[in-house]
Amino acid sequence: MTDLSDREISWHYNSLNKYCCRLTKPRRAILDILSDTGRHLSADQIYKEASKISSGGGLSTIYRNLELLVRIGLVWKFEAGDNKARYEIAKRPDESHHHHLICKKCNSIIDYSDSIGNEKDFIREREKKLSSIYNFKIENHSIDFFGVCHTCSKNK
Amino acid sequence: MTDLSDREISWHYNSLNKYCCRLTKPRRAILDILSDTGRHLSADQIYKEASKISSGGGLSTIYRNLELLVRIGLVWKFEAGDNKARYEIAKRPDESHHHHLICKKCNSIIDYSDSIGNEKDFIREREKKLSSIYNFKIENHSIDFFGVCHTCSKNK
DNA sequence: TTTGGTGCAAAATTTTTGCACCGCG
DNA sequence: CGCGGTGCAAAAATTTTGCACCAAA
Repeated sequence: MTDLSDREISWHYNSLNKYCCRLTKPRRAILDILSDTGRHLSADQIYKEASKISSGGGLSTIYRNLELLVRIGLVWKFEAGDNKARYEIAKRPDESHHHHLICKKCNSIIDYSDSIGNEKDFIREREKKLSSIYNFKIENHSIDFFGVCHTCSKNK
Repeated sequence: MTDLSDREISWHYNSLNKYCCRLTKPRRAILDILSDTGRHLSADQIYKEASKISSGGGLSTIYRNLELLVRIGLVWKFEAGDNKARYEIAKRPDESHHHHLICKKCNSIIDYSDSIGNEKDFIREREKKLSSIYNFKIENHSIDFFGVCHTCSKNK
């Protein structure tokens, strides 16, 4: 079910450790849940999932830990346009891909790999250029295409 | 003060008309405010600006009309990562550029024109490819780079 | 007069905060 | 013991909704 190898899992766990943060049950639950789905969940969805597992923590704990994990770089936060933040597990920096197709009708989110075409190279070159023009230290990016998904365009 | 020509202004006004929506005072206020700043404002900021002008409308009117204007395509909504939606005036489709540098420290947003390099071509080609692969009707897109702006990286 | 639009207040949703308590180091 | 971490409940912030009223076609 997991689409992250054990190597990735331990990378996340170890990173937490590196920042002198304990790998507590709620934190492990969040990382595991996000790793397992590989998708983008809202805080509430994570909370519900975590509640199934014993000791998943309260909602505020989820929020606090998500904030921590995002700050450390283990989880990526983004907003899909419905005023509700989504969280996804971070990949190693050089494998990161925060590129989405977001359906305006049903709010579903498709991840597409940035390995399609030469997107990665394009982004890298673009980051270099923008950094120097605007004197801006770029840490990460997000590319979202909005529209209507296949299913929704049929059912109308 | 305005960075949209009269031609642009009338385009927005006429579009409203085309959809059988009245150009009421609050709507005009929103369009004017967004056109004048040319920047990204939150609903609350628009409300405060509108309140200075007589008859800018209540906050709920602002929200309702923003939703309308976004749906019609005259205003572009996006979320900058602080759980607060921002709105910017739409340009004509072929001139649209929803590309931002967002500072994680001070939440400031820099617009950069997609005319830098061959970004426009790249996006167009990418949209075509993604559409066919995922059977997804793409309507618009957003490219955001997150990091630390010049000012914030000095004041630390 | 009919329908679209507004404004206020109340409600809903998402996220944050205060505080007492728990447990690892 | 001290401090990081948790959980509950209360609060804050943003956005949505209900409803009475207004005004243009």
